[in-house]
Amino acid sequence: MYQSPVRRVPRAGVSATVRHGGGRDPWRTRPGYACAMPRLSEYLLPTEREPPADAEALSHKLLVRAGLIRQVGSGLWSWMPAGWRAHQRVVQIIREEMDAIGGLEVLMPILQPAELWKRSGRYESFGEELFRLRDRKDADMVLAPTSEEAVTTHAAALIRSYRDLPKILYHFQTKERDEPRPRAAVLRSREFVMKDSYSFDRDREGLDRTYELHARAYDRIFDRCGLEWYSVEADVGAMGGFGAHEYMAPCPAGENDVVVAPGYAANLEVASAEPQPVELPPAPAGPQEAPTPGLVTIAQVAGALGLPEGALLKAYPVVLPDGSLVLVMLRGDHKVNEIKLALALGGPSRQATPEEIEAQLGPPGSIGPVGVSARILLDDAVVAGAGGYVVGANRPGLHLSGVVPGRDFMFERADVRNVVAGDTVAGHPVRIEPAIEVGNIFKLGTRYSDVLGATYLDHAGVSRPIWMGCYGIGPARIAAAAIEQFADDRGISWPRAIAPFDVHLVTLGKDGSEERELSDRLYEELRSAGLDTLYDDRDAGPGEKFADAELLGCPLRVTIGRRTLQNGEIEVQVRRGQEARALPLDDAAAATVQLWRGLA
RNA sequence: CGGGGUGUGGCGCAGCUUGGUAGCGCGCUCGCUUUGGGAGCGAGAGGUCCCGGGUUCAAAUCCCGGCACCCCGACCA
Repeated sequence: MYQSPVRRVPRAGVSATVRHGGGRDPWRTRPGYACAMPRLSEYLLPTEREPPADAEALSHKLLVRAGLIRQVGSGLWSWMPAGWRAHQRVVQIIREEMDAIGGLEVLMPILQPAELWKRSGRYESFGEELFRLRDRKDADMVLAPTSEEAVTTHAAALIRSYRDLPKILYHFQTKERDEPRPRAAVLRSREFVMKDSYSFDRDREGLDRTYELHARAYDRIFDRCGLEWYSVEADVGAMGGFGAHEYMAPCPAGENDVVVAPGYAANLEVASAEPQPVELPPAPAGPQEAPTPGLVTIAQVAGALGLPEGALLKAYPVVLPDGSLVLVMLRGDHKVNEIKLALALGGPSRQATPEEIEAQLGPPGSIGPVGVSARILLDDAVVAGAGGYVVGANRPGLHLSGVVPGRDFMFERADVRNVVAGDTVAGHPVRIEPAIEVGNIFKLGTRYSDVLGATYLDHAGVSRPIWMGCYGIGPARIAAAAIEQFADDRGISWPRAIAPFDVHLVTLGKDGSEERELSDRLYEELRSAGLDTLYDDRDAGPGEKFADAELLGCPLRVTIGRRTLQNGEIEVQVRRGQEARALPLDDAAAATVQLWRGLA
């Protein structure tokens, strides 16, 4: 008699465990899997015909419709059984590759004393995103959004000698971040599982090597997960650091803009490219006044003067912390990149208020660089000497034409603009596409070891700070990205490696029929052959079963019905592309395995 | 934080303008039929209409105050 998964649950102290397991824990035969023999009639796969009304992103709609996740609150999601299987398959791939580079898996707590975070300075700097709470003794606590503080504290206590280095520690742990705006289900949630690893090295060179080890492990992880991905240069962020890469999975729901050209990929935040040329009118001997009554936008002025927007210079006044004003000038068709600007200015700045602009320059809408005393930062895309630009005259309703940088105003140079599509890198035009950040690697240096006292003694007995790196991956984002990248109008199409099941076996026979009997037997054979199989043995119509199978998106669908059985065959459909083929009933399991092995 | 929107059965929605027995489709339960693309017939179950207060003989509906959730933007180690 068939034993349901529920009845097979081994419980501590229950003799049935021994009877069924024969002294061997049946749950260990398939690591990471909680249910070894799912029959859909006894499973929990809450599929929906329609997506939630408020879902926008494709992965959000499909994750819910396919019965993989359910919402608990804003940015808070539960994984349903099949969804968790896919998630755990990603986790297992990551685990194997981390172990392969010598990573040591640990587990650190989510709940942490605020004291640690006060020592690192992040109790303040992390801001509103850090969940804070108090314990019963009224001590300040935090829910950890990441684990640098905890792991560095351990390193400080446990690593004493250069002989203890290098080390890589990692864990899969729930992260808590009070996101200002959770989005698109698991793409940006307030609580999520992350693999974060931390490396400890003797010096900068050691960190470089460990960083490279991670980079190669990450390459393998995303390849094995079947994603379309690339790594990009990234902003090192406010916390400083010595280098960073982000791993991006391009897809429409992505929140990042990536600049891509042959041999080049970078986050728009840091990308640089050759600007597209703009034809400038010849410059007269000096600036000429151009009346522009009522015209305040670039588009209005360019339109009225019959010039391309790139022949105008846009003025972007900012104020530094010391209160001084800097006038950033860039082409009218370009936009300021705040991150590059901060880099050029050596720190943060803010946009000048209309009052500040009015007081120091002129009426907002027609401000410019000619005759002003403020420091001027000129974007690299602006050329000097090829012709005259149009700029604001710092007087209402008036612009100046024929303005030549260097002749009519002095400036400092910097690259402070956003790349736009069509700019070139090494002669190739770039495109800009949205992508999900599925992982990142970051050279921390000694930022945390310094403040948390993580040092070691070198050969000479000299105390030195440990060099650290940190490396993150979000398994849920990988799953969501895979859905985004490969779904079609019928539903999900999982990459083979991370599908919740290898095979979705659909029987069309009623209980007691010959088809059903053969299906039961094939189910056992598929499982014996090593394929994780979901068996749709429900008492439902064929249309419903096919629709659910295509929605769930397992790589192979095996159908047993009277039609093909008459010819001694079963039908196997490859989910991606929906190509169907007939396999002889004899040895069908082996043939299915063969087919499965050839899939992406 | 700024802007926009939505809360009515498990899901999708109508009803609200003009107050008067809470409805529709899907799903669910039972029976019969059906079984290669979300099947048919019949009989049922299931709702503090987000919460609190107010107006009124009477509030899903009108008024006041909250809360929750979504989308766009800002933000995002």
